[in-house]
Amino acid sequence: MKQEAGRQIPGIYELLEAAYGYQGWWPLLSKAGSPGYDDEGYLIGRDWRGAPTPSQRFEIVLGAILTQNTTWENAKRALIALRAHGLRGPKAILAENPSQLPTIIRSSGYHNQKAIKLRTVSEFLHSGNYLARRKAPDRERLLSVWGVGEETVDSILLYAFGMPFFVVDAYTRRLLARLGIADEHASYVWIQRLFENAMPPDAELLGEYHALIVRHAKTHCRKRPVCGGCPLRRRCPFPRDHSPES
DNA sequence: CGCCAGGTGGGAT
DNA sequence: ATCCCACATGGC
Repeated sequence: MKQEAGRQIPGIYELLEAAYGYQGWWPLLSKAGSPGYDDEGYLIGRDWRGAPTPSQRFEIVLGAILTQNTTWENAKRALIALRAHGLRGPKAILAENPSQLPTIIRSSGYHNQKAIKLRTVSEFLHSGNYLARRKAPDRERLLSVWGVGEETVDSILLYAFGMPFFVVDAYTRRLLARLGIADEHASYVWIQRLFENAMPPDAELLGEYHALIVRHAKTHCRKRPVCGGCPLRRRCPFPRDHSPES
């Protein structure tokens, strides 16, 4: 498509922010309940955020893997279990008995695969010392790590390293398709460019946008849509194209 | 019960 | 390039 497809992108951001308010991603278990964060670990205001510590970066990486095609609640249980076992860094993950790891993260689903993914990404981070150096890994290199796909790589670079990459997920696709902005199977990079070309290259802003889309997709733009009270209703052909489910 | 959730890699077409 | 499938738990 042409660049005109991105025309509505900034306006949609404004509407979502107005409707849902500041989301304060990425949620940090290690911050939950501390000043400036809510009980779930979401940042409450913009003023508390500094660069994540190495430990916080690692927690974000773990969460990004564990939440793949899985609810955050299930991923969070696995994070809590990892913390309870003292597995807070790449070295600890690599030192853990490989046959025990799947058991620890069982609640996240796909736990056998995800255990391997936690090891491969830990090996990568450890060998390049990426957590302590605040230097972000190269996107292509990180993408080549087994278990780290496009969404995960951008989640890590954006939320753990503050790089201005937009994260595209299933919610983003569904939203754009219903709004008539993009085809359901548009490529990842096509959608990513759409947002990155339409918005300033600001990590805080792009992170907030992705978080707002997740929030919106859970609230109104669900698989089974709840169009009443939708903040994007004025712009969305969906309610008119499909008769309301009885 | 069946469907869904903040994907990814591997193998076939 | 693109499609199809296995991978898995917990909530509703």
